[in-house]
Amino acid sequence: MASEPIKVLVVDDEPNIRDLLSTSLKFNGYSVYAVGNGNDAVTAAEKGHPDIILLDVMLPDMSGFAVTKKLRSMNIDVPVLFLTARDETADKVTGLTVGGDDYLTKPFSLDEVIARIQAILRRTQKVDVEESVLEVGEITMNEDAHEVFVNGEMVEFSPTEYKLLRFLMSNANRVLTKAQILDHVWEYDFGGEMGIVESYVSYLRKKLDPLTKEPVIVTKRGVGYMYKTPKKEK
Amino acid sequence: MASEPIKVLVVDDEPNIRDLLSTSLKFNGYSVYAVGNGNDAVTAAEKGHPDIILLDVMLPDMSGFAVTKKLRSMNIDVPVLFLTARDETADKVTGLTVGGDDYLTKPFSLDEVIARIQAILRRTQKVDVEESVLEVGEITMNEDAHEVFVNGEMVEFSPTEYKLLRFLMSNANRVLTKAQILDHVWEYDFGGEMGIVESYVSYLRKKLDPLTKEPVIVTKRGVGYMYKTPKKEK
DNA sequence: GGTTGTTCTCAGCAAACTCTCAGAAACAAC
DNA sequence: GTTGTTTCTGAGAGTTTGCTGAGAACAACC
Repeated sequence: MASEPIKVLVVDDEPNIRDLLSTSLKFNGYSVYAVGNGNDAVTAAEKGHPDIILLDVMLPDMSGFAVTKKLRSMNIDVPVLFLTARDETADKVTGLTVGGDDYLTKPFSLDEVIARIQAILRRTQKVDVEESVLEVGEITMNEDAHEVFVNGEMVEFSPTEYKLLRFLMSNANRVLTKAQILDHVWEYDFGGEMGIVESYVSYLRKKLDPLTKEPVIVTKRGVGYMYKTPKKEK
Repeated sequence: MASEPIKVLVVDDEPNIRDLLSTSLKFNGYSVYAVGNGNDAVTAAEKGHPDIILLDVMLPDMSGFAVTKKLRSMNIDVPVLFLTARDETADKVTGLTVGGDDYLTKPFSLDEVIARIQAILRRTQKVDVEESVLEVGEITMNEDAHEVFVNGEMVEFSPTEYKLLRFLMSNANRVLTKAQILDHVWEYDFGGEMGIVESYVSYLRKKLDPLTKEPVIVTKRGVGYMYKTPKKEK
């Protein structure tokens, strides 16, 4: 958390997405610069020396791939996290995610964006990022391997369960409202009710509680949920 | 507590709510500026550089969301506490709590508003605010975890009990009338009698007194109640 | 193309919570 | 003491909130 903040360049033509990403990234301690088209992206990358670029594949003036090609040809060697619509995916993107790049399909969850950025930065080792292992209380989560161990025993989780647990763990001992959880764990255009959070908390508990001494996820009635670690005596 | 006062921009089209919030916030040491529509809000935010905005979602000219979008696009990065009616919530929650923002459903209690504002400012670290731990006498209240410890032992409270205790503790050694308590702890449109304060004081005492040396909540007959700490000789 | 896993909704149940009321208790004034 | 007022508290009705199993819709994987 010390030193210079990590610089992210956000490139997307939809102002909503741009603002959403900017806000979320800034709140997570990144320094953000956002533009709306390919040309500006190239200029900004050249002058701003970002540590990573969040790049929409569909831009008004040129494709995201063209942007990266141009950058590579200019010898600017910054990792890219592509943002694609669901249907543009697989065929076009594969093969282009060389050199530590990665891609994410819209709509994504904000928590997932942060996780991917950190994964990329970790791999490219351009900047110092948090550990890839999240160890809180009785649970250890290996972000690289996507594996969770509860008191040494491995437990399988569905993608959503995993994201929810990660969000709870990274905010251990702080109550999170269902609205906060919804905003961070679910995709940004999710239109459903908050009851789904209850469901997934229930799923997590069913898997976790048999393996822990005390329940790890506690309900704060009328407020939200909290991942709780046994208090440290000091 | 020293230095500049924290600046709050209040945006609500109902004059009653506006006055209620303004008065209450000013009394709590904030510097307040209040407007009644979205356009004025954007202008005020631009020129006034508030530390936080209290923003009604339903405004005559534009929605509260539109206001934040506009602000974000202008690169004005101020945290927002949204005010929503109870029925607007569920469907439209997504995207609300992204950058450390939060939301509160109407009708709210004034004490809750203050608590939420402080929580947001604490998280966004824009300004120096009190600790998230309120320690008075034998009782410690952790606002992040919503947990209360009495002489080291954790005690569970219902939401209303919790708010009442928080109000009493943050006004320790000062008598509060039942009317004051009602105004701060209960929702602003509460229509009931003051007998409910007696009931809840009774609930608190039942939980607290077995764990404290002396009763912590004392009755000032004909006046009100007071949270009392053993006086420190000096 | 069927099997499996996952996401999400819903509805019934259980528990917790809010608020009211009324009798008991405490207190103050005379 | 007696009386009237204020406060305390247990009981209970009605509401809200959270939990969970069942199942429909969808996607992923052989």
